[in-house]
Amino acid sequence: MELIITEKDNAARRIADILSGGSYDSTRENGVNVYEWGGKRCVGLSGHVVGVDFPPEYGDWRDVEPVELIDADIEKTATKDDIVATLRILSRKATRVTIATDYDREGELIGKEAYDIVRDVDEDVPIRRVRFSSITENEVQSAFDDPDDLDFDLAAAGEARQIIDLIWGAALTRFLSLSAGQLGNDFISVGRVQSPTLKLIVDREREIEAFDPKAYWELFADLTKQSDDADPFDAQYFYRDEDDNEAERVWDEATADEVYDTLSSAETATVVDVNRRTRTDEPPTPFNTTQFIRAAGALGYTAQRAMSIAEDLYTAGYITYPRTDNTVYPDDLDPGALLEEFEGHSALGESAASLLEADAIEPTRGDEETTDHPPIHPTGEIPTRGDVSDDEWEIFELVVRRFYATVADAAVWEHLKVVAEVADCRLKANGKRLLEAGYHDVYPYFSTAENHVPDVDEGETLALSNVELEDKETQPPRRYGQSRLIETMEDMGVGTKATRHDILEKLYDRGYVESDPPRPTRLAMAVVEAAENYADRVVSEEMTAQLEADMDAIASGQASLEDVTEESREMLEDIFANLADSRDEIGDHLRKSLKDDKRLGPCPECGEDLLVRRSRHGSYFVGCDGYPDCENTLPLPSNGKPLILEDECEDHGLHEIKMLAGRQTFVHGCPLCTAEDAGEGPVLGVCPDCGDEHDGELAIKTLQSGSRLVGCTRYPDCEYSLPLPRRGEIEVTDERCEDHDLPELVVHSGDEPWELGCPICNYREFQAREAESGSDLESIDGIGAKTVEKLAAAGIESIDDLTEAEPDAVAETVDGISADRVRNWQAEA
DNA sequence: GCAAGGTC
Repeated sequence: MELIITEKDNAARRIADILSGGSYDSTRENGVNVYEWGGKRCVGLSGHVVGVDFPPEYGDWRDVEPVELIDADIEKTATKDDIVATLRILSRKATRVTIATDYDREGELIGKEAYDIVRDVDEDVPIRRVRFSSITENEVQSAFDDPDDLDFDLAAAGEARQIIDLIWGAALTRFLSLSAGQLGNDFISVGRVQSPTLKLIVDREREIEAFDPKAYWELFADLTKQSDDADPFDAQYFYRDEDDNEAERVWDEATADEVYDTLSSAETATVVDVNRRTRTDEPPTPFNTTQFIRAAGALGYTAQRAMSIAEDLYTAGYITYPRTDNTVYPDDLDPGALLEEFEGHSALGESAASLLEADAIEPTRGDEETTDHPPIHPTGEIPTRGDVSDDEWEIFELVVRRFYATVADAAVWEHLKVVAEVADCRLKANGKRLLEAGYHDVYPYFSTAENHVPDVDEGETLALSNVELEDKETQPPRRYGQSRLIETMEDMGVGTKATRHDILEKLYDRGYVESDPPRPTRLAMAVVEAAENYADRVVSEEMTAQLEADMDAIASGQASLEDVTEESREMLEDIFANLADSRDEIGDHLRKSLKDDKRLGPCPECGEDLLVRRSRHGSYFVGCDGYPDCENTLPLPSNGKPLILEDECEDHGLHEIKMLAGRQTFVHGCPLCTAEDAGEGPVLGVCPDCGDEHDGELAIKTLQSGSRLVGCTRYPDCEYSLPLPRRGEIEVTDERCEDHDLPELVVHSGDEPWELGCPICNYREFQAREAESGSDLESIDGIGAKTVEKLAAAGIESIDDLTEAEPDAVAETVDGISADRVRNWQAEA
């Protein structure tokens, strides 16, 4: 029997399909899919199935000096027991093994891990390696016709990375955590990729904090052609600076006033220059992971969410593999044929048909051409709207339309620049007009806003009006957004297409950044500072650059894994020699920063600091740093994680608090104000439950948690209650509901107030909608209509069912759902 | 309980 091993199950199935001509059988061994046909079996790994770690005796952080980790043994242990066990079983029966993992460095290492497992079972079975750039009939067939050997040097390069990352990461992480006494869940981490990324964020924050705004002035005016029905157009004052560049900002007020006087006392301006040119706006290149994340980011998706949706669309077969650096479509992709798949589709067909009318379809190409996966593009399989969530559809459409854009025509813009003069002052107007929409017709995600400037001639006199002088201030640089960070990481060469978004997530988890765009905490600033002072390498992109060079040397046989890791160990030894004396100093600074991140302001009872704290049960509250002398506490809402905002309450001098709870995120405000406000609001009317008997009345109530409801004034004797939205101010209007004799309510939140109406009618409608939409399961991230259907097969129809279900049993009964996924959902539920 | 890299 020939055993074929791929990097993932999906690849195994597709290769089996190609090599068997569609005649394979699929079985499950240990919960792992095995594809079988004519004397061959194909099995997919799940990426790395073994991992590196220190021996167990190094496990207790307090028992081991971090420096000892540098020379500790490193073991490889199975991280995917089921898959390793299956591989061992299959290897025993194999007469030949073919490794068909991804065609990149990490794929070679994963292949080597499989090789070691096979060799452990059978010393002699021939093991070969095949490499292909995309899983298509041609590529796969020719790869199997011409097999190669595993590249042990390339795999060793990957192993060197694993070892260096582990040693540096673990030793420095433990050192910082121990120095600050942060053990358990709140350890302080450091790593080759996360730390330079964090430094990027921290450096920007330092610029923002050090920023000294400067005043400047800008002048604007309207110009109008001198004919009856002409519309005015915008123009701006400019001058030539010392370098003879055009400048709009005037840096001293006297000059600005002078220009203003000149312009506002004139009634006309004379056109001195007209410049018209056309510019070609080339269509975008195919999606790699980073550009995909960026485009999804522009639609409001976080990097993590975008990747999670892409993953689901990939698994369902609608788009290609979402983790790729490649921006050049492979030769075997036939764009015309792919467009035809979309022809006739209600939402996507029209664009496809228009593109098919072109004489030749020539896709754009990006700069990066890699061997592992194609750029992200649709497969031609189209989900029906009901099968996917709105978000999934939006992302799917983005991927489809990006593909459309890459085979569409360029757009053409006309730029018209008009310069007009008043005395010695010049005004310019920049117009732009879209002459040919080109790819914008099929890819509506970029702005095509035009700016109208009419045709004018040199020497023409224009009416001048509405002169305005605006005083402004220079602004600090903006914080990096998530997609900008991921792009910058790519530019710096840190992280990979598959990990960059995870690294960002890690920075959030570790309490290093908060909010979106990510803002660094005091802790983050202290960690970066400590690293800069004692272990500069670990916060610099240099470490990765050097590692890449070393890995290339290992891969080409010019260096050995031992050379490279030994040199790295020595460098880390030097760092620890310097660190030893500063442990307390570093720890104090970290501890102080941790407290700064929790500080709200002065305690009204004793003047010490009020801090955000966490109870033993995991809930958050505000407590005094003077505890136990001062026992002052304030409650916080029970849902979400508190984020301390920069805004301070004017009455109490306390920072306001925002509760981060995904889509339910809301601003709680000053905890002292909200505590004082909590209680009963206006009475609305008679309680329908006990009003007749006991004169109970309904009132708007605010609970200690911050949530609101309409409840009976006789609580707890009467528990009648109706829900109210968490956000916004509630206005009680004079209109009354005829059915229930309660006032109509209006909620003021965001830009538009919305009418909630009678609270009883509102609640009934809500329940009716719930009943209609069926399952509440869809409120869980990662569960769409399709999954709901699948789960129903296992008897799970609600969140309650889900929380009570046994994950392993669910995985057994439902195809394509792992026990881990179920556990994740349960955790979220 | 540490990293980063695969993968779900």
